[in-house]
Amino acid sequence: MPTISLPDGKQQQHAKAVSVLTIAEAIGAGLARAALAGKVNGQLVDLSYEITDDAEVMIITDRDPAGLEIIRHSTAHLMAHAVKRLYPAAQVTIGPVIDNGFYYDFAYEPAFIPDDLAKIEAEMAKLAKADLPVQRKLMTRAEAIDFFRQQGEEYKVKIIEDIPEQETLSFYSQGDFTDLCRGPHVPSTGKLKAFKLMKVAGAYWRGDPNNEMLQRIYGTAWADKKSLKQYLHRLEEAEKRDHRKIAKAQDLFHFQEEAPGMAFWHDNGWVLYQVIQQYLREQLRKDGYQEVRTPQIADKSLWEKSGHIAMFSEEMFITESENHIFAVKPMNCPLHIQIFKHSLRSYRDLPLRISEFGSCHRNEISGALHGLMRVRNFVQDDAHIFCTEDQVQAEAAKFIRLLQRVYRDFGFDDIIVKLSTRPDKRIGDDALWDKAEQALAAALDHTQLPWEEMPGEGAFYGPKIDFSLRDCLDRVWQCGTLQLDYSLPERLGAHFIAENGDKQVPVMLHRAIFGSFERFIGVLIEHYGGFFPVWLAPCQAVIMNITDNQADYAKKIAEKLKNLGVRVRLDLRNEKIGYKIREQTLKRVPYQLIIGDKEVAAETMAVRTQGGQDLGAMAFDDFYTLLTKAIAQKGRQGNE
RNA sequence: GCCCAUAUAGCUCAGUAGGUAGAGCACUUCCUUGGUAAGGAAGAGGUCACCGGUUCAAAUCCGGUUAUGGGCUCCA
Repeated sequence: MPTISLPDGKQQQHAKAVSVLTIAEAIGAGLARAALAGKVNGQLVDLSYEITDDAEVMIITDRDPAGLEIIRHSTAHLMAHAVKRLYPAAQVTIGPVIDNGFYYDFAYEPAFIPDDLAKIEAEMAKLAKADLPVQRKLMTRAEAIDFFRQQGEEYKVKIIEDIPEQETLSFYSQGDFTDLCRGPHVPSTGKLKAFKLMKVAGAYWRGDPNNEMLQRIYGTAWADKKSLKQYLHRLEEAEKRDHRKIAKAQDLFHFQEEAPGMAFWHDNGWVLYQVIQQYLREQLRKDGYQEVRTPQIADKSLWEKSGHIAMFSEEMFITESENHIFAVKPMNCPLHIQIFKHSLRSYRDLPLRISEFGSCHRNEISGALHGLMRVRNFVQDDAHIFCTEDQVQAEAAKFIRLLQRVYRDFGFDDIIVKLSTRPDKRIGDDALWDKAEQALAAALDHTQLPWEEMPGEGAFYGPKIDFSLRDCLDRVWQCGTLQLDYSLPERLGAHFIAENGDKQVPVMLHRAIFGSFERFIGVLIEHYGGFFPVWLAPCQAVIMNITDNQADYAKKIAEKLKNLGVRVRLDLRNEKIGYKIREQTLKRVPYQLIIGDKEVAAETMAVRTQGGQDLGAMAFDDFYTLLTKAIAQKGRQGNE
């Protein structure tokens, strides 16, 4: 006679004639209608789970994150069921839950086409409407292998064979479809009410490119239709912010066939780029960095010494001239070491911080290219700090402070920090690794930033910290990095004279804040959705006249602003003011200065903000003060 | 690199039984000089991504190449 403790604190004595009691029975029909699954003593189970002893029982509904996950998982099964009915030749493989939905991989020739998705979705709706009960059962390994082999499901057989012997194998059946699954699942398909198939894509069996390519169908699933609709709306909003779309609308840059993965920066985009670069240049100078410029290509032998040819020869662009083989630089580190080595260095020179806006080329595989986010030519905001082991912690802390300041200026307050520690394959003894990891951890602890450790994820030459940004759509972008390197300076023969007169090898810190300008600008465009804060806006103010009568006055104002360093444009076209306002608003110009006869007479200008606010007539100096204040604010308060 | 899809005017897109191309916006000219998100008219603009094949005839069908998009894999 089990005692059931329900979440409301009530205890129920169940005297049941039979020896077992399912959750559904325990909680009663009323609660069971809302329940998707249960939790018995903290463990997620199906509603059909049999309680045999005293237990803490909770029900999981669709309001519970765990409930949503169950819905998604069950929807994946529903899709597999529908696919098997429509395409019996397709073999099922795996179908996990992912953010916002699920996918399921099928082995199927020919491939699914986008039109198939609608058919499958319709079939899923039919199966959901039929409200088929979902039943769990156990099979022995031999039974299971036999069962799936009979159905021609070779992939399931392989999966079962890889499950450790001691684990029990559970199966879920709905109608004529049975799948291997740990569960739990919804009690019946009728619980699945809001789903949509999103796209079909290829994916390797077990994620290994040497294996065959399977057909993956992605879907999204939610507790109710409203949530589904909201999610689809969010996707639309994200699509509007796509940096490639905004780049076209605002004439920032373009790509073309002759230079895949390499941006052609247009005037507007290049202004944005230069503003950001100039800003960072000042920040670095203030923080004690020197700026250098190193060659675009260097003899292959240098890259052999550094080890890059051995690791990345496939991804390097090679060029040849007069019997020399050159590699276009994929990174700047070996070249910065040449600058370090060019003078005899003393411990007094350390820490030596060498920075470069280094243009690098990497021949990324074609399928990896993605707008500005993944390119073949990019400029790193790269710097290398040469220092002693004792200086590592202070330098790391100094860098993290700088990085926080910079991110804040761009409106990013949520920074995700991960410390990657020693991997299995590594160089250097453990004492060195202890010291290095502790130095980075200590530096992190000095900031207010929360951080997470990623054991085993470090580079073979040292531990590293990765910094990611969360943008206004909650997407995470890895940008900054700080890597400790005990290997390269030695490989390339860098040394300094220590206090005691000994030659010593410096430690090198590789570090970047943006990562690459291209990627960072891509993130910025999407973060701001094209509504740049005034300090970044390619055009900060546009002056427009109402009739030709005010053209000369407008030109005078423009000249005055230009001389003060304001990025200003004139729109003197013979168009109605409403038309010009619409056009400049769509171009996201922060300030529109409208000049009519009244303004000429009073020596003012009517100021309208990008957001449509009419600030009324202002004297030149008042507008200039307003503008300077807005520029000084940078991205800290956004501009939306 | 792999799977699927896509490629038509500067941009967004029509062109669905093969018969040498259309719209809106933008652009040019003219009319209009209008006060806070689109005034009107006319004009110009395309080797339909590229190469090859089938056909009397290809934007359209077939093959290949390149690029782009969505994934997979990769990212010093």
